[in-house]
Amino acid sequence: METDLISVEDGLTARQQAVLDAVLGLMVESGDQLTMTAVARRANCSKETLYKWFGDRDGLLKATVRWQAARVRAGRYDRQPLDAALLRESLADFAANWLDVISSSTSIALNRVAIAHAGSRESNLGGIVLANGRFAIGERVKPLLEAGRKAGLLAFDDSETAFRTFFGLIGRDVQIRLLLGDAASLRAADIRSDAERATDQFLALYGAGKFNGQSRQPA
Amino acid sequence: METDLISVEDGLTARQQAVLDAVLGLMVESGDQLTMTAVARRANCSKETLYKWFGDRDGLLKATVRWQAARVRAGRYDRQPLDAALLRESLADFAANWLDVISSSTSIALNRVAIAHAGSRESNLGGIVLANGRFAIGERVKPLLEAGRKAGLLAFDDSETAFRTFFGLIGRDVQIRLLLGDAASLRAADIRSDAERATDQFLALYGAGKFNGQSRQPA
DNA sequence: CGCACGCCGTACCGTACGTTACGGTTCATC
DNA sequence: GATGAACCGTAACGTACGGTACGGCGTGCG
Repeated sequence: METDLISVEDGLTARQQAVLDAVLGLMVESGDQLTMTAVARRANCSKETLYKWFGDRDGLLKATVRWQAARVRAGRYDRQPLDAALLRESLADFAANWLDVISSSTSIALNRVAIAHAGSRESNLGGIVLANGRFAIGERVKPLLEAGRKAGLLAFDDSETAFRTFFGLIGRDVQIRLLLGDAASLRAADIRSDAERATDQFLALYGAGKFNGQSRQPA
Repeated sequence: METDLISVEDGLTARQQAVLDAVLGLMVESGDQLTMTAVARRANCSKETLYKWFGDRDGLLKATVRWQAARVRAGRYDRQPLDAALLRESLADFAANWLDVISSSTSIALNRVAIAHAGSRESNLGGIVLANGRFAIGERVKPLLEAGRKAGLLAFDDSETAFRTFFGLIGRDVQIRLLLGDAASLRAADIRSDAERATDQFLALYGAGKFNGQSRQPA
């Protein structure tokens, strides 16, 4: 008897979390061979237990997505007080972190499953991934952008539009290529330089004249 | 007896093309219920014929991807002679066309199938989609970028890097959101304005000083 | 100790689907 | 009109997998 009954924030016991980690491992390795039998074997538990804990296959997938999302919680980026250097550093940190996430094998596998799901069943896996991925990070970065605007460092009308541009400058074609199986591996150094390039480009577009001096947001 | 035996460029008879269109239709509507029986019923053909023509299910999917790719062939964008206005127009046209493609239900369904495939089997569907999608358009736009550079309108070291930035400015988070089932419908007017915004931003980053006057490529 | 509970391992059931096989029909050719 | 090829519609087969049932085992509790 261990501390198995102590539930963590998600209401999951350690044993249940281990099961979800087994699901993630199978997703990364096998891809589609994510069968209930395989999960049970990998997690050393019985299928009966899987169904008791998670209801059905979809419930297991949902719990897995949420479990992974809870783990990836990255830090906030709205440090104060803000100056130009700190803003640039915060943006670049975020960009590097985001590239790290989307190029991780776990994220790729999870997004593949969610996308495959989105095309058919309506058990909104894709919505959960979006809410915990793209939208969650947007809400975490916007305060930073708005703080930058308040400090006179950035100029934009709509923080959502500005963020989406930053998002595009960071990700470019990386995510779709990885999802489609392109072996475009990103090394750590690549991630850092890509993040800084995206940040420089973003500041060139939305910086309020205190960065490169001549950059402005185009009409 | 019709012109059924006349093969088009792909070596597909009209009847076979009709079958592949049925596959596309099923992909868009049903998503995962893309069963051989459903295809046969939809196309009014027998399963025996499907297997004779396409070998197996994977062969049918591959043929479908290639058939759709052959249909989407967009025009080239390297018009000559090139001046600033024509370059901007060409870039915006390409951007609008690309947004049109990635937001079409056919493209979404096809990419979902290819991504689901990429996670498991190795019958490189994802590679085919990438080669005919992302990489094909890259090769078609690069001549335009290089012509722009030659004309002194653009400044960049590597056309691939410049194109990837343009790609990111155009697509931003649109494709991943659509793939994950977000109901972010793009209206035609949105596409046009988004394409022009992306073009303006790209020219602000890579334009050689003849557009907004003060824009430069950041370090 | 005995009992109940939770869980493991496995066998089992029903169904869906990829694939094959086959009888019947159309149609071009001789 | 006979023949053979191509093809349609459907039945049949084998397998994989989601979901359920059951026997056995360890453990906390009366």
